[in-house]
Amino acid sequence: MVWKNLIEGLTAALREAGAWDDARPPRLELAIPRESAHGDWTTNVALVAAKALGQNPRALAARLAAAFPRDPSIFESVEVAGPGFLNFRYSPAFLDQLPARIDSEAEAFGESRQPGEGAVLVEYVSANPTGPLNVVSARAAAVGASLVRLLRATGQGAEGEFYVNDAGHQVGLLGQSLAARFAERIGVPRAMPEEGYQGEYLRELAAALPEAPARAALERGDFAWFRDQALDRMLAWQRRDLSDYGAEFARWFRESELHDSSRVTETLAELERRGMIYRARTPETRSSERPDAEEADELGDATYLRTSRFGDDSDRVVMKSTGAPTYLLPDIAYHRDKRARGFRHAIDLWGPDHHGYIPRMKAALLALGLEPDFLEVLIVQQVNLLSGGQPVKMSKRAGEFITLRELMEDVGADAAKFFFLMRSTSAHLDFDLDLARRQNDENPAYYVQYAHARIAALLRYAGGSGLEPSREGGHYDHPGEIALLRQLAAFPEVIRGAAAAREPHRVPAYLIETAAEFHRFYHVCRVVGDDASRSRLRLRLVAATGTVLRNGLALLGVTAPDRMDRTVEALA
RNA sequence: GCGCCCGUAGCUCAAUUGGAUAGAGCGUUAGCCUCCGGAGCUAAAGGUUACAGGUUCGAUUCCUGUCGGGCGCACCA
Repeated sequence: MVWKNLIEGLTAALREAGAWDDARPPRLELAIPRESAHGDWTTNVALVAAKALGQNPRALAARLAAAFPRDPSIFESVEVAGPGFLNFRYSPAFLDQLPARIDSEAEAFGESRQPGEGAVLVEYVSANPTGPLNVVSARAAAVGASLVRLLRATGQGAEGEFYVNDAGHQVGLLGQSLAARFAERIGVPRAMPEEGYQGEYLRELAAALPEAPARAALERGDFAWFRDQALDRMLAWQRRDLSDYGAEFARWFRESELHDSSRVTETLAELERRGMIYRARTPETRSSERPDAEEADELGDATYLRTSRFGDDSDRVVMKSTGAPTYLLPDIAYHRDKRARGFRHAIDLWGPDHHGYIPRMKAALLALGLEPDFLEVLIVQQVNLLSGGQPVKMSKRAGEFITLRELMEDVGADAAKFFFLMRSTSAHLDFDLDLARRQNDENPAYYVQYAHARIAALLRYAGGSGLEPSREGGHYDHPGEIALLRQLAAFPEVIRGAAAAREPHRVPAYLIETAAEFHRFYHVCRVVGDDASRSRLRLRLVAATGTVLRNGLALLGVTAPDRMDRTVEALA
């Protein structure tokens, strides 16, 4: 409502001031200023438009302020400040009715309907089904699930999906590794493959295999049987862990499905039709000086895709000289399938070791004729686990790593998610296990949850005295009330911005600020007091704050408890 | 060698896509509970935003270079 009012009002004012060009409309940037002295909303449009028009920015700003159609139920003032900013300030009437609005919108408060790109498919985690999920997957799961919720909250159709790499070399190796572990169990000599998976979890799995069928499979060298056993078990684990963690996927998409339904070969055929394929021993284009041409002499022709035409460094092999597809081809087929299913936009969350893969994937999709902005890749940067100030080493091969499950049992799902989502996704993250483990004031997750629990306790206490939040409304005039109201009013814009920028970390930052604002209010404004009508008015504001905290935490997948027990540590 | 991410307070990180006086938490120091949950609040100290240039009304943000850290550069997935 505020957003729409601002956009429409500014557009009208710009037209009236002659600063609007239909061919090149000025970009309207609206923001909530850092400093409350700069109002509740601000725009630099006068600065930007004045430059294009060759006018004095302050003079243009003044004309815009005068021409802005004022709605006293929303804004009481529009001021020109600094070099030409326009600062808008909410009217008391707007703030007074805000808690009632939050109450009536309830869990929908904060949502908006932004013009979007249509249905969005968010692919995240997509870890190989060769072992337990690790902390990087835990981070990706928190981010991906939150992103889906954020997109939905801004009116975009969004779904989460997990791509299961259940075809190819890695899972074959997994089957062989399991066979080796089973052989070990029954005392038959059989070596673990060189690159095999050493983790203890395969011993456990081998111990759980039904003996007779497993013996039979081992005797006839049926590694596919072991592979399927391992795959089923791994997927079940991953599914359960992610579900317990609160990351929901609309679909688990299996790579094997692409092969079985010949969508992989169809994709290759289409690329060939488009003239994007050739066969050779070495790529026609190669910018690097790697001397691998000699090695290629021993091989037959490989099948190349002309990704270099679309910004990639070099053309890429899609079919090896052996006739087997590389990883790239089914991946192209997968993204083609996403588009064919009607998604207008795909957001992929990848690990840091895959960033070099982005140009070739985008190039491949262009070669296929997809829209240039169809694929958007977000890199979820690595997580350094710290314990006792020392990095915790992780090695998948050696099978020693902190799993998602261990993390949940150790620090709790809420704290883990909050920690992951507090940080910008693209930045490396030092995860201090000792800190996250602590259930006290050093832990920001508890700070926000505590504010919510305190609100619930306050409402319970008031209810015990027969006091309920006011229904008829009233006027707020205490500075503590005003500050809290302004903070609550910002919530929809925070969600909008976080979704648009794909930056979930703005939400925890906002929630920490909101919790702090509430605690300040609580200290300067006695809620339950002698004046019943004032008490009920403040209870209304308290309840609205609770709703905002609850909605914000829900976007993160973090619970909003009505009670929190004091821990021994916290009391000490 | 080439490419990507990053470098902000003692530590971990923000800074609303180029905005106004760079902010939080932790840690440190000094205060605040007869009263709604002290897992809280108030205040102080802490900065040449790695460094050097450039672009403009304005740069932590964009460009160039240097230094430092991480990760990639396969007929692996």
